[in-house]
Amino acid sequence: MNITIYDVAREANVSMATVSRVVNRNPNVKPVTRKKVLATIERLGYRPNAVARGLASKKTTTVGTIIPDVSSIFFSELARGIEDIATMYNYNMILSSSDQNKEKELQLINTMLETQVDGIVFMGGTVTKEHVEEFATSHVPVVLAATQDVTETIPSVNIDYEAASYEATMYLINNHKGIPAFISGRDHTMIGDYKMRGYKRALSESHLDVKDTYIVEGSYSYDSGMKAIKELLALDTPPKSVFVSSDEMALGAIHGAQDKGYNVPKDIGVFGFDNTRLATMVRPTLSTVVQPMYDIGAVSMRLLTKFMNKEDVEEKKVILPHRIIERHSTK
Amino acid sequence: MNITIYDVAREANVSMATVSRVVNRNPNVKPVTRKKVLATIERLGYRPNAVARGLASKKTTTVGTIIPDVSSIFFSELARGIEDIATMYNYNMILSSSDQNKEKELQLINTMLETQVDGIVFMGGTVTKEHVEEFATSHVPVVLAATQDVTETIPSVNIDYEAASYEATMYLINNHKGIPAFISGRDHTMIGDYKMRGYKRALSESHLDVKDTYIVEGSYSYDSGMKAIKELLALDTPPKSVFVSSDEMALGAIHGAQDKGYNVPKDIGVFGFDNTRLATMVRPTLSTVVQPMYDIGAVSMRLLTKFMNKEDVEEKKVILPHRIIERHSTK
DNA sequence: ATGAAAGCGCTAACAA
DNA sequence: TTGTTAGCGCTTTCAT
Repeated sequence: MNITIYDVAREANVSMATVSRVVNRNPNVKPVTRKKVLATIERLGYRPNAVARGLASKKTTTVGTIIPDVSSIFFSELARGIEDIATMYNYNMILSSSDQNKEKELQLINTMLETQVDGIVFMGGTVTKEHVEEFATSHVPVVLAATQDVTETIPSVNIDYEAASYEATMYLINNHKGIPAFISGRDHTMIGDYKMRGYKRALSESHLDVKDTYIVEGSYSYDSGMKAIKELLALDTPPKSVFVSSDEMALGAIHGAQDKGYNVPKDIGVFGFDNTRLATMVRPTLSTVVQPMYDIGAVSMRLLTKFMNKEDVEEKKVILPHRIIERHSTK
Repeated sequence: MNITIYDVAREANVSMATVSRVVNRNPNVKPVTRKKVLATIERLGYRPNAVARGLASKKTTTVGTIIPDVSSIFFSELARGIEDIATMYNYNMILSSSDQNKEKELQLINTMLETQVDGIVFMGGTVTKEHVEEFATSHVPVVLAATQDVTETIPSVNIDYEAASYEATMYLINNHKGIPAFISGRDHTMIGDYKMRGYKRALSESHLDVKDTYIVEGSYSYDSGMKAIKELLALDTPPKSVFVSSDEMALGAIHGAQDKGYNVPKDIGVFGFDNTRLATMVRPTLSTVVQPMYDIGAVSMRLLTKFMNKEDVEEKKVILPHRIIERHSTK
């Protein structure tokens, strides 16, 4: 079979404990011995078995991350942030897509717990009591990335979605005529709610009416953005601007409007959300809310490492700064 | 601590072997006993420890996948294909980004081997002898996805890049005036070579000269596509069409041309490669080579499961079909 | 159909 | 500084 710590010990004339020490960089080894051991490790091509180590030490140095969809432009950027920090701290990462399906999410949590991951970063629509209960069946720390938790008990990293949406809508109100429309995500998630709330607050503070026909539901996809804008433009008095809750839908909205012969931003201003790479890959370039996705991932993972090390954490709910960026799809 | 198989055995008045049998769906258990065991598993909330199982059985049911960059639109689509099939066959997936950095790739392979993964799906620029040697230090099967291997020894799933490029270039030759230009990837990978070869073959078979100034190197990024097209358009006799080796660069090329006042496709036709979602998220929509990314991932993983099960595999190098799709950026 | 017992390869006291 | 020795929680013969 494979070379084990035993083989190395025998060949180097030391005990397995000593080999274990040098592999784990324990300082209590005489330099000469260390050298000898290292040499025979090299010679035999010994590779420590992480599974055995995991069983003995009760630590696997792997973290689980649950993501709605790896192939999503938005979430994969988050995943990269998580991964980079995980790598930095020498953790492996098990990655699974949930499609925001609750059953699947629960199932994945369970599987990851079986795998004895040392921690979990969770991204999803909303975390419910059931999620929390599932998490609680084990004692591994969990951090939510760009995800809200109805129980408000789990550490998380987010931006202030309500404020961001408020600012974006305000921008539209100040730079375009009339009442801005809103293309929401189809999901009835907390984040979706916050965005809606920010939109409505901006209107009401500006003494503008919330018109039901100006609020249309998309599904975060390009096509749904296109469909939504067409509905809006077919109205008797179409809006002069629209706040769209994701960049991808915003691109759909821009192209949908253009396909109908409208000029963006002259006839209709479009404001996105996220600032994914798509925002600059469209003409006109997209004004949008900057959500620091990579950072959210990175900070989440960093936070998780602290929990895994049982360090004290001052703030369990971190809110990262956001800002709006003005490009050419508005004004 | 946690509930172990011992606890269940004791509570159910059976041996741990029996518990193990019911957990593993071994048929040699009397229905009554099974029921009893299942009940106490439920009651105690027992969750099998996958690490212990892995140590005892020498199988972890996890596969490693190495990807250049999770946040890449192209590769993350592949990853989703891999993941879906992995899930279907009950494998976990460890995912790591390599940035196409050889040292990092070698390092990741090593780490994954330590983790005792049952198999590896590798995506990257080119697989060298060193990669192969590293793979060989263990006996886990490896499959390359959308990746070429200089030693031609490792199972892989690809499309015929040379033929695809040939066809795309031919299309340009037949539908646009003059000699098509070519924006390549910066990488000197085998796939890059194949694309170049296909491009050149199309020209030579059409009795057209290969002009050095018409071949410019990009880096697969949007910006590099933009930069490249500007170089091309600044030539004394700019090309009337350009074949671009990735969709993302092609978008950059389209916008770069448009920003300079050129009309796509009238003044210059643009042909992409990959058919990522971007291809329809641009105006004019992008004519491109359809590379079935999800399928490449899925087939790779399926192939890997066969190797892991030690099934016989007829064809170790699978070539998936490709096609070109005509949209509005050409003709 | 069920149980006993020997590992799997390593870590982590504890001893020396 | 080094070695001895229990486990870690499970699978897997081998008996019964």
